[in-house]
Amino acid sequence: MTIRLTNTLSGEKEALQPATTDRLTMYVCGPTVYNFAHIGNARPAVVFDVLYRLLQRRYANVLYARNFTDVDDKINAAALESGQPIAAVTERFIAAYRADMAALGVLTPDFEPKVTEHIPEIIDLIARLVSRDHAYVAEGHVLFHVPSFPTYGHLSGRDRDEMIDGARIEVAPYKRDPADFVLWKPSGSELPGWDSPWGRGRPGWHVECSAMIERHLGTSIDIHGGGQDLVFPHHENEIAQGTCAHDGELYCRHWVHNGFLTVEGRKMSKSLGNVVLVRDLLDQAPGEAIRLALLGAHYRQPLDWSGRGLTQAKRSLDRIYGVLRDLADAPHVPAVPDEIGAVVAALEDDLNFPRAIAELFALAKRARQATGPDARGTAKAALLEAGALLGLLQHDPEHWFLEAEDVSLGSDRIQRLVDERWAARSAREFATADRIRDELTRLGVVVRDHDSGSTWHRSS
RNA sequence: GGCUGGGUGGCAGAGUGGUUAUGCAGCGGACUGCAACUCCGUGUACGCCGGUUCGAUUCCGACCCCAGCCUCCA
Repeated sequence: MTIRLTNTLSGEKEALQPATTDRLTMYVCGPTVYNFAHIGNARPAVVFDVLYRLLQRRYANVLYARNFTDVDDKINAAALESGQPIAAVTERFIAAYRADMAALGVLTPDFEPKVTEHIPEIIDLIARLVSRDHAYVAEGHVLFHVPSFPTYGHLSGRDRDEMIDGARIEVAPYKRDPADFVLWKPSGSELPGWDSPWGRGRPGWHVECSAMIERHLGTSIDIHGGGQDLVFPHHENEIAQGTCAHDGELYCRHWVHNGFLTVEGRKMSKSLGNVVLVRDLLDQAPGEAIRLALLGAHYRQPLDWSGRGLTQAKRSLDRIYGVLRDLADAPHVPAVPDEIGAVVAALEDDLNFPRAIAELFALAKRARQATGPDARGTAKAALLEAGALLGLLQHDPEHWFLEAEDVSLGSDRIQRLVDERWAARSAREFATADRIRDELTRLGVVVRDHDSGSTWHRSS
């Protein structure tokens, strides 16, 4: 009944309690748009998409914002390398990100703010921090003074005294404290920059999120999400600057972080050359199979991405879509809430994806065994409703089996072979029928006979 | 070195102080012209060592491994 989520602040599962009963605000850190989305970018998008769907079931008014970071030195470098204007680079990758996420069944958030469209808000936030002595100006930079916020380190469980300051990076000489971080930094004429009270420059890497949250969701939000790697320093810094800019008001009630993703057991990185792009994956498997594979592990657990896992996910979906295809003629009835209770309960218990999916399979099994129009209709409705909660099973079953189609072999030709085989089989010319089936098997097509004809689908 | 989170059956992956996770794969059977699909059946799995307990995979402690963060990576 109550949604429980692990709050990184306490390390424990806590009942979700929004500040106001009918309204819920959620912010998730989005991508820096200097490249195509990789599978690691897709994980939080999918994780928080399921949370978004669950929240929408329960709260009348859910406000979900996910940003695009379109000011960044990596973007500048990418633009320089490609010889394109910066805006062209960011627009291109924003469009690609949206397309990729849509293919994974990720709903569009209510807000998708961009840093470049919130410069005045950012400057305003920084100015407040300076005026309250939480930030200072030094050599054209504006820095947040970490010692001015005593609870710094709570989220990540770090003790300032135990951290070896500057152990791996040289501390800039103008910093009053080694932990101080940049809110604003100067831009030369060749870099993107905006006029500010501190000269022409651009925002630092943490302040944008706080400014965009304030603008779209308010000074205190219910849920803030992102990848585990953002806990420190990004979210720690957000809490510091956000809390100080709002006179100590609670910045965020629940911090939710998804676990990291490895590829074939190793960290995904450019240097290892194992970065898996979503767009490349979409050439190999339907987006829905990728989504199911991402939901295969609990969101807080590390997830190892492998071709094997993807194949398994696709086969699982083959099964369930097969059930739905068999239920194509079942009557349309509204879903009974109780029928999907187990799926909802699993998700409400700290987004237990594996358990929710196990319950989805249980629904599929029941649907498969249902007899009679009423039972079949109800079972089908439950399966679809539960699927919708997870962002799965929303395609037409026939479409699912055609989606993985190989362009080199059109479905027309396959259908012709299947028809020929059925004709031969009906005439009891089994040798011919088997020869055609062998041919189809070789082409990666599985035929299934029914009383009135054959259906087929691509094998994995 | 500090902080996180892990090590579960062939693989993936939940969960629990004593009773079936689930999926994929495998095996046996039913069905089928033969298959596929489906159905039925089928697996004494919980890193290592101690401790608590009537009983531990589940709690406590040590140990060994693995991954991540402490570097503008989701």
